[in-house]
Amino acid sequence: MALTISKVAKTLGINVETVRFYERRGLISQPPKPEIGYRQYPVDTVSRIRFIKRAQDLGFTLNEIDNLLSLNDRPCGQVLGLAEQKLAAVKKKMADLHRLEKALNELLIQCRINDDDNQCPIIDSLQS
Amino acid sequence: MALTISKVAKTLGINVETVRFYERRGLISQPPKPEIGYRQYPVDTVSRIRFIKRAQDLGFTLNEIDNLLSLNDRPCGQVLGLAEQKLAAVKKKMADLHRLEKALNELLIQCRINDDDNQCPIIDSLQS
DNA sequence: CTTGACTCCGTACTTTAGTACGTAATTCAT
DNA sequence: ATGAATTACGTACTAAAGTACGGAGTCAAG
Repeated sequence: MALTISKVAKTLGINVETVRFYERRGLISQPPKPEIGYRQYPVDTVSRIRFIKRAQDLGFTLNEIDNLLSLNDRPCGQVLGLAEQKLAAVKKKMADLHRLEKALNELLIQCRINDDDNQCPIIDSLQS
Repeated sequence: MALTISKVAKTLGINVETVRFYERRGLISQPPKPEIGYRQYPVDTVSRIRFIKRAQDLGFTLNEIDNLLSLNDRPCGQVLGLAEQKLAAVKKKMADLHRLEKALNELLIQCRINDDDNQCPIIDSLQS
């Protein structure tokens, strides 16, 4: 089964232009233009873009995602080193997020304890 | 006690240009230019920028920080709301990262076991 | 009293991640 | 088969968060 570009975009809730942008960036490949009619996008394209979007949410840049995707596109043999690097990056990101989570949690607790509506401990604590 | 702009910047480990950028953005106010000499920045400016930087680290955008700063005098509740939103987002990200980590780990294991031309199933790890 | 560092200010450039726009070709619905 | 919608493509614009640059003015040290 294949899709037109707007089907792809609509399925993902993104812009047609964004799909084309990802093509230009080399994140997804552009299907060949047929003699007659429009380009046909394989459903794979949708999962690939979904991956891109999720990875973005996780704080990866498009460059890093490019890198991640290349793990998927290459045969296993060529991939070990890269995958290890990425794993390290992921772990670092998790640690960062964990710290952030703790910080936010503490702020929230302080704020809920606070009875005084005039003074917000979140603001205060970020100040010091 | 007052500081020159470069003192402010140096204290915070940021660029003079960045201080000026924050002025232009309205995140901090520009002290009046004296008849003679350079502008004098109150130490308050340093705490304010420190707040901005901390909040950025917590994942707030400059726009959101603008918002936070304007809420400074007023109810704690709205600050709390924003922080709660951020925390929820962080938690979601952590879960995703966990999945990605697992995927990468599995990938490594498989790649070490067989170095034939198997495709690496990274994309699947972040679907749905 | 001059040299080097710092300030002021405006304008412009940079990167990342898209959006929008104009035009021509093509396809779909009636 | 004709008008609306889509596609294709290139170019240009946008927003966020700065960074760099150039030509003044100013200040402190030797």
